[in-house]
Amino acid sequence: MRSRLPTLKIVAEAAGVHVSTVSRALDSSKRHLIGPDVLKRIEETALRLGYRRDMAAAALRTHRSRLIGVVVPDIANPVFAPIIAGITSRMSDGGYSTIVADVGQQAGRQDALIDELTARRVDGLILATARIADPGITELIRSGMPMVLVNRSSDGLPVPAVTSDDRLGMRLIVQHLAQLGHRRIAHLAGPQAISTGRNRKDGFVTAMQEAGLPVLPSMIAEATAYDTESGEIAALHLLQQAPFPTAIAAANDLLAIGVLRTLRDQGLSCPDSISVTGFNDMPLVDMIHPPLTTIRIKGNDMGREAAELLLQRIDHPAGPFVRRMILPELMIRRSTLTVS
Amino acid sequence: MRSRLPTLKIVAEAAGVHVSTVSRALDSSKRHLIGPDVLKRIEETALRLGYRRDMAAAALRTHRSRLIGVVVPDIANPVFAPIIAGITSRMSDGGYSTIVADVGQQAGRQDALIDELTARRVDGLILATARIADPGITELIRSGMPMVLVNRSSDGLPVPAVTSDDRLGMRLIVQHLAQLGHRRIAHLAGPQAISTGRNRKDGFVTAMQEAGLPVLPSMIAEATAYDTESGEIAALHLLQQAPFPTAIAAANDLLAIGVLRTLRDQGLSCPDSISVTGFNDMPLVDMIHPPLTTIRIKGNDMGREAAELLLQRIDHPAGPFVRRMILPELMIRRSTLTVS
DNA sequence: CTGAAAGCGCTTACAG
DNA sequence: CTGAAAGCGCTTACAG
Repeated sequence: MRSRLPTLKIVAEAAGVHVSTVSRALDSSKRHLIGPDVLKRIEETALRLGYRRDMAAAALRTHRSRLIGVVVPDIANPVFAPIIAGITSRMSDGGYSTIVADVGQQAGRQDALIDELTARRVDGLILATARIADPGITELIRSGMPMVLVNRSSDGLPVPAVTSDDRLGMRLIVQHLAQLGHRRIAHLAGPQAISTGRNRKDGFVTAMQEAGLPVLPSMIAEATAYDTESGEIAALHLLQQAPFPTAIAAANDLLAIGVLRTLRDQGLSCPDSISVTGFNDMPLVDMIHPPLTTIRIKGNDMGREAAELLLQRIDHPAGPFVRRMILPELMIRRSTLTVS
Repeated sequence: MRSRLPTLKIVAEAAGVHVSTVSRALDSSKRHLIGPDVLKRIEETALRLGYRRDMAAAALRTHRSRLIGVVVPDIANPVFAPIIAGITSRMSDGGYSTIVADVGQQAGRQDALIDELTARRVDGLILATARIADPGITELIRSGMPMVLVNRSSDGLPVPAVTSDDRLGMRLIVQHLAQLGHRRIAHLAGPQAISTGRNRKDGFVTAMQEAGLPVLPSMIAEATAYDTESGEIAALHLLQQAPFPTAIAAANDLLAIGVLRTLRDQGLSCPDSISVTGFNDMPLVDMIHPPLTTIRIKGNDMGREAAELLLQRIDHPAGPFVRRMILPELMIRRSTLTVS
């Protein structure tokens, strides 16, 4: 049987004072109100009895749960793990606990998850699941829930967001390829309903134009999801086009791996016949064959920053809406080569 | 400003009934007590006002938070993501929310995290951080907290655990290598303070003996942590021994990748000069060079099963202590080859 | 079938 | 500096 934890009342009786006095003594911001001898007695008693404040009961009184929720599309996707780690670490330092809600396979679960978090009276929400046009977010904004988007942003909504600078990331890729002498560069775009997909594609087009390179519609394929299967299918499509690309810039590492698979199936080699780049710098992409040139998006920083912004919004709900971008970093490895 | 959510009282007034009636009407296990017309009126009113039950307030009354905590050594380690996904998915189906506490870099944070979870009055705990001899767990058991260990287990403690069958996994590896004709098989063991490290090593020794192969002390090296750096160091040590191994069975994929790096540095090739195996089947190890022969540990199943067991312990705290093992699966890829 | 009341463990405005 | 009281939003044993 579980022995119930001691309450404030138990501690108060043991220390011979009133519960309100114990409550103050154990609250760092009110401790100064208590006389030194009484304070000492209370602290000793609390320690001896193993007292732990019941946060849920405190939340009921104060209307602050010090609990936040983060909704991710797929917790098992290595891209999100560092983001979650960054969030929980920063929130924990700020005295908050984090409930991670994983949408996983059934996309319809998102609403149910947000309901669950609402029932927990979370003080705020971090969403890693935003779509460019997202009615669910509009609704949340109306409810007044403090909220921050991370990794993916939405269009035209008054909501803070922390993302990697996806346009810049893709520009770094294009510049790198152009420098290697590539002119016929194809883009394997991500889902265009998600900001990462759209912004990386935008960045691709812009950077190509800046570099004076042609942007042919036949050189852009769209994957339906960020996974290797979609990458394989889209890559196959790209390879059937004329002119034949000398490089393929994928919107995501998994898509790039799909490209590598297709190349292998077709008897083509990377980087000798064709250069390939990814995006995200997932764990182990430096160990695949060939080690993948990609963009590091610094998920941990992104998570910390999103947590920071959420903390600000919780304390100042009427503050300005900040959109922050984390600088991406080009990781040059062996999947890109001078064009022959 | 945040508009407060409606309470039971608000709904009761709007529906013209007492709060207790609303409470019953909205509880599926008590709904049958309410007359059909009143029930309908309450349901409509609750829906119209957007009522969501405050779980924290309910928890205060019932002493059940329907919240559990899971403590992981490192959320960014791809091994744990599927386990967490399995846990949250099963717990969510059971009406529970999950707080993920990430120990991360500072190992000392573990106690603070458990304090935090205690303050939240979690109904139970799943620990993925157990050490073989773990005084912290002994203490938790004494507190009566329902608890389940996952992935890593502890010795001689009355606590349920769900792990992969690490001994069997390593036996599958050794049998596979033996079948390929290897006789001088080395083991790059994991940390021996953790059950995965110890059991995989045990499994290695046993399987070698079963196969009639020699177990030389010089053929076993211990890594200090499950990361590539430790793998590189231990591999270097192994390669300086005589007789020279024809295969290295690592206790973990990251260690195996460390081995591959060291081999490359030494100008040796895998699988031609030496076969290498991993453990865990992390994402992308099928794409590295060479694709890694390894053991799939089915993290998602492990997580679900751990959640299942925790649910049982919460409902029946005095039930028997079950230890369950998930069957591992040998994934044969190209890092292992017939001995030449 | 429905209501009235007590109480879960806290915090805080109000007194003194 | 400390105490007494009210109340946060629920649930449930007790009445009727």
